[in-house]
Amino acid sequence: DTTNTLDALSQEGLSEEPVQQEKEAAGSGGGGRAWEVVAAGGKKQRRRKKHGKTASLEDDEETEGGDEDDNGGGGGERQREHPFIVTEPGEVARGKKNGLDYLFHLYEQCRDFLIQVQNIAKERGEKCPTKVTNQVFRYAKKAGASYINKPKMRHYVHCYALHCLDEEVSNALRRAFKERGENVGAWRQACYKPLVTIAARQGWDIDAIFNAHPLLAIWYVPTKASSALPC
Amino acid sequence: DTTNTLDALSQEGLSEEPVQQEKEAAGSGGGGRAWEVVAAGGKKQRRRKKHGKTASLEDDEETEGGDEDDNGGGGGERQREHPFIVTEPGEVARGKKNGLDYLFHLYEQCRDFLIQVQNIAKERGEKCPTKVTNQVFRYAKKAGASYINKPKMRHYVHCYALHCLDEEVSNALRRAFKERGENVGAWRQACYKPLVTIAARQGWDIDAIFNAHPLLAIWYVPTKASSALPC
DNA sequence: AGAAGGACCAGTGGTCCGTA
DNA sequence: AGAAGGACCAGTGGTCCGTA
Repeated sequence: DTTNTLDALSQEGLSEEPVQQEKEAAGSGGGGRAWEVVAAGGKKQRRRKKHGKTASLEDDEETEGGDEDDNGGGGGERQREHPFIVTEPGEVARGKKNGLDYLFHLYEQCRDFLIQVQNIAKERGEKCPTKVTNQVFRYAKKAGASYINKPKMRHYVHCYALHCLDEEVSNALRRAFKERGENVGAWRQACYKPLVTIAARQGWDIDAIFNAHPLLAIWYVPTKASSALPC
Repeated sequence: DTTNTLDALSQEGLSEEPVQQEKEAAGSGGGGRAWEVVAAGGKKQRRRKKHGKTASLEDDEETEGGDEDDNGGGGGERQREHPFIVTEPGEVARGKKNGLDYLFHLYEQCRDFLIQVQNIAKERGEKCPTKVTNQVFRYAKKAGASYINKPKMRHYVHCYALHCLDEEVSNALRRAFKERGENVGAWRQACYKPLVTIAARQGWDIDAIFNAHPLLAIWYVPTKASSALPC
């Protein structure tokens, strides 16, 4: 049931990652995503603690009852995703890292999930979302794409916007920041500037710019992008 | 400061209403809206009790402190609006009633308020609503249009939709229901049917039909209208 | 009874901050 | 330190139901 989360790009882009999975300290969580399990016959996964405040009692439940109503099945054990690093276009991230092609690919997966949610809504005659909403994130999770979550997608959405609106500039920026050895945070911040330039060329209306692009129109315009703009 | 809530139509449409205002029982609340005050040199207004649960102690506060931060001023005393009755196009409701031209006029006023909210948002570089949201209702209230509220506008929105999409049919329905002496509720229900007919002609996509019409696009499609439709 | 609308509520957009 | 994401929160869309 993981097939729809495993298309060509994500496997290619990440096929070397399972390397050195064994280095992981037993107690610390660590690597292991759905696609890794498939791609590498993955092992060495550990359940995550239930998180936070009352953590001490519950280190060891594996199944956690049935609080997911649908497709909770499959891997009960979730890890954090590997952090992103700045990669050039086409470059595969090595080690326990993810590359930017993979990041952008997640946005396309979200789009697929949105389309599925829309189709279901239309069939049922229910309200049909035009954007990636909480409902879509919930749907993605149920469909097994546990590596997709709202804070992450919102965090990098303006980077994806630049990638959609001017791939040349986006690629150049990636190369430059990779060369300089900058971290993802610095690259992310740097994505605002060319976006502002684009906005300036088109009347400063970021909203209109997003909505005019078929891949971008489904994403809420990031608050900071709007505020970063004058007028 | 009530000028922007008092344009030509609402005064014309309602200029005869202040008749027989004196019939009102002293203890019961009753008539009296902002425009009546102006149009008829209104008097006879009574404050409303604070509403509900703890009503017994507080019949008489007039000023109520300052919990409105901006333009609370003007008439402190609010009444319910007179109920709607089914009127023909152009007909003025008599007695303590409001007509359907006035109802539809409220939708246009909301549109004006939305445009104002949008302009303010643009100036400030903030999020710019495309629909009549809670924010717009709040703005309308602050601007003194206390007779506009969300439940009412949502309640009749499909009636307004019919009026926008096929005024001929809408007018015919009003005349028919007036002649038969039907109440507003019956007329309101009856508005669904021709709307469904219109939807049927255009691929059943109510959402697309709303969005294609400039006056309707700013209104959320009523849930029941969507659900009433097959497919 | 028929109707107006205050006020509530489930689920939203947004993102902080405890986590690793 | 840099980063991923669970979980919280203010304000939303939606409308019920106490009111007149």
